[in-house]
Amino acid sequence: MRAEQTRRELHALPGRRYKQRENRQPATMTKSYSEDSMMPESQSASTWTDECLSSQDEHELEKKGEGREAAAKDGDPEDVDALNRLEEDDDDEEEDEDEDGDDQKPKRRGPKKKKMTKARLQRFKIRRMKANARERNRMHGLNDALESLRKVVPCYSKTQKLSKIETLRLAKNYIWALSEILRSGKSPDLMSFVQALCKGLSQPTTNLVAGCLQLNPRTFLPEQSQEMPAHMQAAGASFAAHPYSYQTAGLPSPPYGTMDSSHIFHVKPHAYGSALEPFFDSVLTDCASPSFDGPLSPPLSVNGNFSFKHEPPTADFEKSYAFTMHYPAAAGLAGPQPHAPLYAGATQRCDLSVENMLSYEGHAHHERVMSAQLNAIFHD
DNA sequence: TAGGCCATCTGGTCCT
DNA sequence: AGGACCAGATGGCCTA
Repeated sequence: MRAEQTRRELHALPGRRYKQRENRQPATMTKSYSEDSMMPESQSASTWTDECLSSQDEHELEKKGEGREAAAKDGDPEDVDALNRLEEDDDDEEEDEDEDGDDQKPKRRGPKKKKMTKARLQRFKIRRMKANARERNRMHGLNDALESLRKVVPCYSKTQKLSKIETLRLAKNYIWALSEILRSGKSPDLMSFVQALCKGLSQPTTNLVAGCLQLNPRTFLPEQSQEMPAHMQAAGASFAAHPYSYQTAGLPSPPYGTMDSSHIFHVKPHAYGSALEPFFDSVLTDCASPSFDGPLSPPLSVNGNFSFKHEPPTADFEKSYAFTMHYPAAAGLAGPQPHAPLYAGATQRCDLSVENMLSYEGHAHHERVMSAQLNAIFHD
């Protein structure tokens, strides 16, 4: 696991990323071009690619590409200009070659197919490299956004990063769980909340969620469920049959987890006693046509004032803040209108206060302590 | 060694 | 024309 962490960390370093590329044969080198307008008629795809990407060209283009990439990265306009000039030079060369060719070859009827001159080839490859660089940047931006998402969902860990797909699933569950809290106005119990978070997650991620909440992952084992109180077993059954599960949703289940109660439930009767009521159980069973993969409400933008059932209703702000919505700044955008049912059910516990709303950036450090606050709530 | 995850390249499509 | 977005393909790295 440590090795995996190290690998991920190294992957995140740009230097490593490009170093790695140097040692790797690009996938495109082995790819054959099918019917490509840029491909010369007289050449087969394989020979064309071989010729196009001779070692010399590769070397030249690699230098250009690195320069452009660095320019794009550093924002150095001079480097970009230099490459643009290089492309202009290619244009000049192309025109010269075209003129030469007209003198020697008879003109052909029909749509004029552009010859794949060396200059055109160069331009094509440069265009491709620019597109590749843009695509890389785009994907890096996407990854950055995903990293931001990792930080605002529960269980953020630098040492054990959630995979992309698990991050999205956990985020979806988290949004849904918070939305349900607002919609119902009920305070959830720990187990139901964790269950909601873990829906459809892989076993390792489920364990991670449990670990972040300082819950013993062993309590997720099947035999543990038999020791549940009766009402919890019933709740587990309802969760197992929950329509949001990947089984019933027609989505691939393993290895992304199953929804049977065996690995969802764990109970700490000493902590919650018989007063523990599965919060989301009622929510889930009450939903007439729940569609977990359907459109969900966006993250609500309120400073929520939630408390769990084992807490006194007048929980102080420090504790309740653990379940503060993450994007208060968006409250004004969303507005209460589209979420009227949610707000209507949550008026008793949610305190909508624009003054207390923080910017997203200002919220960042709160996200990081959220897990700790969750722990404080659950393990008082 | 198979499978998961990831980064990257690529060509197609749509939009400005 | 060029950029953004997307999905498929490929190969590397890692773990069970």
